[in-house]
Amino acid sequence: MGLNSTAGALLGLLRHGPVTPYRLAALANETIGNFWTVTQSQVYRELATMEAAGLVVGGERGPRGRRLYQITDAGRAAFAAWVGQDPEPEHLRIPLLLKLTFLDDLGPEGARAVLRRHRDLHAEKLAGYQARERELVAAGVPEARWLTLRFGLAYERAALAWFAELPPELRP
Amino acid sequence: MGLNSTAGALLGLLRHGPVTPYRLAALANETIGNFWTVTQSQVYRELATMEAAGLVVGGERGPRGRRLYQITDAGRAAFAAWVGQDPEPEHLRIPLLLKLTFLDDLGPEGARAVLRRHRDLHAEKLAGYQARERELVAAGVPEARWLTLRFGLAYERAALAWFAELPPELRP
DNA sequence: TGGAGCATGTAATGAGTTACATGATTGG
DNA sequence: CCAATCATGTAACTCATTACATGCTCCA
Repeated sequence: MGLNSTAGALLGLLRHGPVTPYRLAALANETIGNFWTVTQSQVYRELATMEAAGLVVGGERGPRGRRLYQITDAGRAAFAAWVGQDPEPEHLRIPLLLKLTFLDDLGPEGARAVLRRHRDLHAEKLAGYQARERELVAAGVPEARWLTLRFGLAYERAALAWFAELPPELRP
Repeated sequence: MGLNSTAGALLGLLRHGPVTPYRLAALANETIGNFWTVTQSQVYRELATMEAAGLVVGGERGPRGRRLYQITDAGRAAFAAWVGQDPEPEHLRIPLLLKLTFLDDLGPEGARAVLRRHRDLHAEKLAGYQARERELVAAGVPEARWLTLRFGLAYERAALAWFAELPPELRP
């Protein structure tokens, strides 16, 4: 019963108690949103298929048709199996690089413009991560808890360094 | 007529002459495969919809039902528009980080094992990029031509550095 | 007290992957 | 000349995003 990554993550988030789909989606975005996108619809779908597979159970419909979902023992087992497995290979999909490939068609000014926009986005992202980092440091949270954040930091720093080292005629 | 990135890239590859879908898919993987996955089926589909939109035309069926596709003027225009636009935001999806989030469930040995596997994959990828880099340097290809490769190098180096700086109890 | 905005769910569409079928080539 | 392999295309399926509908809440 090979869980897909999204399903695995949802189970992970369900371990600590029952949640409604809507809230689960929000939670997912807060916790793993920086490196894994999950939309509401996906949550509904995955919960439905997982319920069919007996990995979660949904309670009665409440106020707005709302249901609380809860992980089952089978769900915990599936989660454990998923988390223990090798992570599936990561395929980067980086739209910037894609366009860059065709950069000759863009002319230097066009290229610079596109690059500048992107660099700014990366800078923003980095700033966000750094803010979060400061919070965690201040709160004395142990390093082991922000490994993912550190990855994000490393990634954004590498990206910015790459922008900084562009050949002069392209550098924004 | 907002092209999606895959379609845009395919048009880009078609600019220099007609190609058959199969070959186009292969070509895409060679050129942009490191940061953009394209499967054969996608190529067929995108070509079909682009043909319907008048961006490409397919010739007569040859030997094995094979058709040569060719970019049209409208196609060139659409390509130019696409390439000039801001790149769509990149959403990273990094399975490793996803699992890492739930690392507490894994125990230190399990965690180390998963991490080691992944580090090795990154090391391989880096080695591949470096080999390619040496080729390009040897061939005297100007830097502006390997911007994407440099991004890949930067990314893999950052990833490896991150592995190296894991807290001792997790370091593989 | 009514309407602005948030919470919640469903439907429709688009994108990506896997599995499969079959026609050509070619080295043994 | 035939079996292994490559080339080529199609179909089925899974996953992801967008658009939409409607029910609550709460404060101007």
